[in-house]
Amino acid sequence: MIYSVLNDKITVYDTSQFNIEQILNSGQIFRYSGDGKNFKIIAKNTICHLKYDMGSVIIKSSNVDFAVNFFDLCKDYGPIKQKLRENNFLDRAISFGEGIRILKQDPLETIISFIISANNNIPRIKGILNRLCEYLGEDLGEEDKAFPTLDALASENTDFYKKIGAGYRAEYIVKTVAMIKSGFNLDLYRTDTAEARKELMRLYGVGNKVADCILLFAYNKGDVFPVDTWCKRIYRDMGLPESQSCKHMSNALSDIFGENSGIAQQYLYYYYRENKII
DNA sequence: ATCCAGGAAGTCG
DNA sequence: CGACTTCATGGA
Repeated sequence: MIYSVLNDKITVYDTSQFNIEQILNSGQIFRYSGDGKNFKIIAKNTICHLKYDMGSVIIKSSNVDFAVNFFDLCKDYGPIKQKLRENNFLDRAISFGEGIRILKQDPLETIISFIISANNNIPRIKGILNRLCEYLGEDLGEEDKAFPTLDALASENTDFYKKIGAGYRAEYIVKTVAMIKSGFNLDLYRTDTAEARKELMRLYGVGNKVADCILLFAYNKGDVFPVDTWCKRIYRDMGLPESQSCKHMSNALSDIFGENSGIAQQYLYYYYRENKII
């Protein structure tokens, strides 16, 4: 066990598998802030404060059970990293981002967030999501807003989503929210990856890459390798047979890394993006 | 000004 | 099936 709980406080002892900045900057989550010492994540309707203290990570939350699940604290990344290091290509990336963890985010929030992420950059994605929550999210105090509920999202039209800067994705959001509101089943935790991907891709604005991000960041499916513009460079540098298709590259990479594809992708994505390897 | 960003949908062949 | 085009927006 890498953590302990006392009242509203979680102490994570093993910082070699929990680095706050690395987790926040690995492109899986957009609603966070920090001044270098104290950090805050708002996930769904729960605020988590994070900081380092005496060589441990301290997490404070009004909902500790939520936080333990959200940060997936029962998972030990030690053996996973050890196995992935057998692949030479991953060695530097793992050393660089060894404290990355994959979060278990809310499906609705992840779906909307990654629809917005399509052909977009991270600062803009953050801005759009912050405006979305500012307008539609429940007030959590401390000037913080929750991610909007399904009903709140469904109460707005395309004009609203354009107004907050979603651009042409506004229509995708409206249609997808309507599908979910009319009964689309979001309980895909026990559905196998291929079937869950197929189901998610029925949603407007959800293609292969966005579906893989949802599978990985909300449903904790480890056997997917989302391929974006950065991962195309990773694929290129691994010396694999040339390909133009993101879908083909994703399949090839997940064949290589198997159940650990998702975390392998996170180490590599973070390494490439932080070091601006183009 | 042109290009790029955690791409997807629509159309065409 | 694959290739090609279009889709907002803001920073570099």
